[in-house]
This record gives sequence, structure tokens and C-alpha cells, in this order.
Amino acid sequence: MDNEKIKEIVKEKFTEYLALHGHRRTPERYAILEHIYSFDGHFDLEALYESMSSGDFRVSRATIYNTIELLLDCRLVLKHQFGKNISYYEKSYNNDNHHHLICTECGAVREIKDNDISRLIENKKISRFKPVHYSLYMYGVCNKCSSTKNKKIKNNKEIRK
Amino acid sequence: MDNEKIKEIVKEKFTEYLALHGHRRTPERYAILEHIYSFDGHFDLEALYESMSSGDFRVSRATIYNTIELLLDCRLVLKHQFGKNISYYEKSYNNDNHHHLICTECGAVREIKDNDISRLIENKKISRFKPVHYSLYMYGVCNKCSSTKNKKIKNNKEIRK
DNA sequence: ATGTATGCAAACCATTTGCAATGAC
DNA sequence: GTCATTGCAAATGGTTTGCATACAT
Repeated sequence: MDNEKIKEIVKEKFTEYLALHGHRRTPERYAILEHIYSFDGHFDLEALYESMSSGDFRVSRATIYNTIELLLDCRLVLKHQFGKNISYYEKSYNNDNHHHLICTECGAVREIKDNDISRLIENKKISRFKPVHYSLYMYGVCNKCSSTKNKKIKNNKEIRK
Repeated sequence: MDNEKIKEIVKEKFTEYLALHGHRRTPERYAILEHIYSFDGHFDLEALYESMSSGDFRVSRATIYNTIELLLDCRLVLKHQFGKNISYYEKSYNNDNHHHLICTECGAVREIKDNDISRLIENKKISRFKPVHYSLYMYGVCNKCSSTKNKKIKNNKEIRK
């Protein structure tokens, strides 16, 4: 789908959400949404802040933190915590379901799709719980780190001989 | 399995790990492992610290933070981040694979088992990545919050009429 | 004896909060 | 005009770090 069309739709959805909850439609909030839907992949809020600071609409950190809560609540943005003490986010509208591979050595995050897994999770019926969304994180060692790690352990063994 | 037997096994595994990596076998490290395997469920490190402080073996926060890294590395403990800016942990040996239901309203965390999902994820072949473990978090609304939330939105609508 | 591990306190840093000024309604 | 929202700066709090002391090897 055309990216401009997507932006239009998410803005409409945001407007509906704001109205429903009695929140004001401020230019800051729309600028943040617009900015988030202008690029792909994960981002943290400091990066978003800096990226917007150098752009044409500057907003404060406080406003970014406030607005991201609204965007999470209306499901236009997803939050991830991959292990470090920092939160990452990604747009969620028109962003197909995917799972995350996280390298425990270097922290690299890769995305994969698997419709069988997705379908099974989405169709899971749970008593006394209304599922809204889910995150599947697979931790392991990426190709790049795989050889390095074995070397390290081997070295330790050698040292102790 | 008998819990004392489990403690014995995990201590052995920890010893192997320490030897392999050239780390010392300090009483603090074993006391922390022993303590973690003395109860069920999730815990954060502040709770662990306080729990151990009132017990018979006091360790510093720094040592807890250091030791938990080792226990994560040798896979005797699992780390979770359920959305808040705090990390939770749980023992992983003899702790059957389960998934987490997280209520986005009240933050309550519930565990469920689903062998079909587990099997599908565990058997997934991924190129250029060696999976070690995974976490599946399902976010939604628990029974208790389900009615409360609808009331809230309804009230907002009424107010705006 | 050597140097890793511990304990303490200070530092760090992502996030939250308080408050005066702004502006959406 | 009212009060939610913004921006700034200070506060918070989980986690990390620096360093002197202790102790596993």
C-alpha cells in the first residue's frame, strides 16, 4: 500500500481514538505519528527525539513519552524490550506480523515471518483472558557471533590448562 | 522431582559452568542460586536482595546483579521484561516451558502451557541463527479488568455528550 | 601470592514528574 | 475562559561502575 495512504489512515484512526477518549488533537501528537510512519524498523525514543529535533517540527522529550503511550494504547505502535534496559518501538499498522530473533552475544535483532506459528498463536482460545496482540522473541546466536563464541570458550580452556 | 535433588543438580551445572569459564566458586554465588531455586514464580532483583537480606546469607546488590548475569549465561535462570522498566527473572531448570499472558490494564502476569505452540516454535529451522530459547508474551485484558475498561470508555463518551 | 569477587557508595541514564506557560476546545 | 497539553528541568529508581578490601585459587 502507498505510504501516504497509510499515513492518512493512521491519522484518521488516531483522531477517532483521541475523540473517544476525550484527548485533544495537538499538532505535536500528529507530528510524532507522522514521523514514526515515515521510516521502517525499530527505534528508541531518544533516537526519535533527535531525529525530530533536526527536522521541521521539534517536540520535547516529555511530549514524545506522553504521546507514545497514546499510540500504544490505540495500537498504532508496538513496544519491545529485547533484553537491554531500553524500550524499542515500531509502527504496527500495515506492518505484517513477524517474530524477532535476538542474538544474545551482539544484541542484533532480526525479523522472521512464520504464518504457521502466527496462526496457531492467534487462534489460541484462552479462558478468562482477551488476547489483543503478542510478541515472540527467539534468543540465540547469530551467524556472525557463532564462531567468535566458540573461540572464546576454547581460549578460556587453554588458559586454565 | 524432589526440590532438593533439583538444587543439587543445578549446583553441579553451575560448578561446571564456572570451571569452564574460569570463574571462582564463591559462597555468595551458590547462596544466590540456592535462594532462587527455593521458591516458584517470577521475582525482581530488589525482591531477591531483600529476601536474602532478611535470611541467613546476606549479599550485596552488586553481587546479585553480577551473579544473575552468570546464571543467565548458563541458562539456569530466565529473564523477562513484561512491559514495565524492570526485569523479572525465574528459575529455568525443571521449570516446564510456558507462555505468559500479560494484562495491559493491571499488569498481572499469568502462565499457560500449550505444547502445540511450543513444539512448532522449537522445531522451527532458521538459517544463519542458532536458537537457544524463546519467550512468547500474549498481551490482552484479564477477566478482572475486562468489565472495568468498558465502563471507563463508556463514561468518557457520556461526559462528552 | 595473585588477581578475581565482594560490598559500599556514587554515577548513570532511560523514564517520570512538577510546574509555569501555552493553546485546543 | 478553562483546563489539558507542552516544554523544561529536576527527580526517580533500576542498574552499573569505581575502588578498597576480602578471599578463592
